[in-house]
Amino acid sequence: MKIVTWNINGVKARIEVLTAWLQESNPDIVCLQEIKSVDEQFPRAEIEALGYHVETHGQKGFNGVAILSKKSPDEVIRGLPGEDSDEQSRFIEAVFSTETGAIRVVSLYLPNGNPIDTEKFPYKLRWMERMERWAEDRLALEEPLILAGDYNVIAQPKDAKHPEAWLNDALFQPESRQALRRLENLGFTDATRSVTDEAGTYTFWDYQAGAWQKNNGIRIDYLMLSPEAANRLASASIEKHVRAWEKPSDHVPVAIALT
DNA sequence: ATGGTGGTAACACCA
Repeated sequence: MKIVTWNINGVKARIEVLTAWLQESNPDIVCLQEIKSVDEQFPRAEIEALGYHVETHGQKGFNGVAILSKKSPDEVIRGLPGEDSDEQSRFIEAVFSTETGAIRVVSLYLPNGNPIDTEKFPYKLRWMERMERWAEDRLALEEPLILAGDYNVIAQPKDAKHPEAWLNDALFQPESRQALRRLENLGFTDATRSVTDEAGTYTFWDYQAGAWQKNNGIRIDYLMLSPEAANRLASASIEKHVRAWEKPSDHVPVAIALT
C-alpha cells in the first residue's frame, strides 16, 4: 500500500499537476495540505474521474487539508481537538479497512509560526502540544497510524542546505525542534529518515532566488509512523522530480510503501 | 524578490 503526503500549494491552481502525478505515481492514499479551497470549490470531479474518493477539510483562502483514496474510508474526523477558538483547517483523519486490519491516516498542516515575535509562533507551539496529546490518546489504540503532512519544522541541521540561514525562523527554533522530538519520543518513526539518513534530502525548495536550481532546500514534510505502522514499512521515497514540472508546488510528494 | 488567493483592477496576506 502506497501512502503519500504532498503540500500542493493551492489545489485549484495545481489540478493539472495533481492529476498527472496521480496517474504516474498511482498512490493508494494521498494526504494533501494547503489546498487553499473551500470544500464546495475543491476540484473533486477531476480526481474522482481517476478513481479516487475525496475527503476535504477546507478553508477560504489559506490552509486546508484533504485525503484522497482509492477505497472509501470507514470514518473521517475533521479538526485537531484542544482549542475551541481555533478555526484554521489543518487536520483531517481517516480510518481505512485493509486485508490486515484498520489503518488510521492523518493529513496535517502544522502552523508555519513566522514571524517568531508575533502571536503566530506561540500558536504553532500550542498546536504542537495539542497534537502531542492527541497522539498519546491514539497510540493507546495500538493500530497502524500514519501522521503525514507539512510539519513546518526543520528537525536537524542536516535537513537544510543552509541551516545558519534559518536560525531566526520559526521552522528551526529550539522550541519547534524539541516539540517534534517529543512527538517522536512517544514512539513515532520518521519514515524517510529511517530509510535514508543523509544530508541533502529535501522536500521543499522556495520559488525565490533560484532555490531549486541551487538545491537550496529543506526537509519539512514527514510521515510519522506508530510502532504498528513502522513494523510494516517496506520503503520510503521523495518524488523530487515533480519539483521540475510546469507550474510546480514548492513542496514535492513524500511516499511510503507498507506491506 | 515567486506564487496562490481574495476582492476587486493594484494591493494585502500568507508561505
